[in-house]
Amino acid sequence: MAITYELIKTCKQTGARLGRVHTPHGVIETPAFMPVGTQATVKTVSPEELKTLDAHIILSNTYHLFIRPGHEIVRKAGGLHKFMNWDRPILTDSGGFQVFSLSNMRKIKEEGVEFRSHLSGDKMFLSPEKAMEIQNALGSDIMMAFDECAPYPAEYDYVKQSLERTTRWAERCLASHARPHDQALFAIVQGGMYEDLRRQSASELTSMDFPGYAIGGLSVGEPKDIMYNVLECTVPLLPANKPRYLMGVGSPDALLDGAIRGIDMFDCVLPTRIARNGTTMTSSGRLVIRNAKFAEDFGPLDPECSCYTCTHYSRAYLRHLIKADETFGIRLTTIHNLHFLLELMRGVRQAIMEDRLLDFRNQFFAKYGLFENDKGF
RNA sequence: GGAGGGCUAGUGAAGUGGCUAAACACGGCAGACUGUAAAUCUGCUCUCUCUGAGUUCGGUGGUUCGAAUCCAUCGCCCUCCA
Repeated sequence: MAITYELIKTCKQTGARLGRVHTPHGVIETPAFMPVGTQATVKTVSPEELKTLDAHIILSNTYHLFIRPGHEIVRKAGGLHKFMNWDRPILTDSGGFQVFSLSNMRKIKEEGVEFRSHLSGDKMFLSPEKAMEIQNALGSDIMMAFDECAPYPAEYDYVKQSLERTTRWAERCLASHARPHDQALFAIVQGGMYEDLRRQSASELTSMDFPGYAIGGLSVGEPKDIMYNVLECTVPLLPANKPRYLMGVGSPDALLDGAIRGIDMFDCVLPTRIARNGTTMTSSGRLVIRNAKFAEDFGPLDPECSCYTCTHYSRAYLRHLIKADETFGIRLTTIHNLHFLLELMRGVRQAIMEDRLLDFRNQFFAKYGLFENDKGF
């Protein structure tokens, strides 16, 4: 087995799990937030800075690295870790999300998915076998099975047919995976917002022996209570001795409420993307640093934050840099937002250790102030 | 002294009789963003008692049913010739 999950303890107040995922490139303390570095970089941040932020693991992407620079080049470079100079764990998504996000330029077939490259317009084909070949070449610690992330809303019949195909694809991924000894392949539970389909998907996939299980197809536009409902009916069906990964979730409130429902791993582009667009996460809620009201605010972005940005620069300066389109500005907001979520997860782990995650959550929400709307971010 | 060109909303710049409160770009103000086609996208950006009304296109006066658009005149700016 390439990875193992070690359960340290369960929070008496919430049932959340404190654990460790042991990988070939080191340990991931869970619950964990994983920054996204789609094109072999977490946009604007260096690996050294990610280590300073204490990111244990980052994501990268099969579809994007396949079309550029090509997985053979990464293989020749000695694998993705060497290529991008990151020696901690890497998780690669399979391209399944692009089946969703690039839905207007692809065609799903039983064999796989035909894409029109968003860069060149060239035809390209991604199948379970191809996704494994690419991820084997990349050498990620955790690779994801090729799936379809179904849209929301979606008809029951479509979701059922889609999840069943995802199951068949998962079998094919397992069968063609060339490096099970040093790369862990995670399956992805689908089933949309339909409880029975989620149960069906979980049951089919757990009957196969994957070293970890993800929950996909969430955070695609559905209300949060629906997402939590899906988690509550799905997570209990997943093996307790393996990590559980909620894909694409990363607003602060959802990280807390996800962990409380037994999730160990999360990833999301939200903190890095909104940082580039001038929005930050702070202990007292979201703060659009781009807004005019901060033009003469010479205090720190978040007075309670100990990150590099908050200890060295003012809101007025950050706003100026963002308004002036200076790269340094989006680096500083990105560093802050990543620090914010990684620090939040450290707090979550500590709270689980002390059996007070619910108190921690309620204190956080009281300050963050977004009980009333579903939106959060 | 002579000849020509120009002056349009915060800026640049279209528009040369009615479909023009006036394209477009930038700037400004806000919003969105959740396994990244995203340092992107969307909306608003003359004034007001704002699902309607009022006042605009250097100033003034005129022609016309109707003028940013035509005429006269004044002002300012630019280019060339002396």
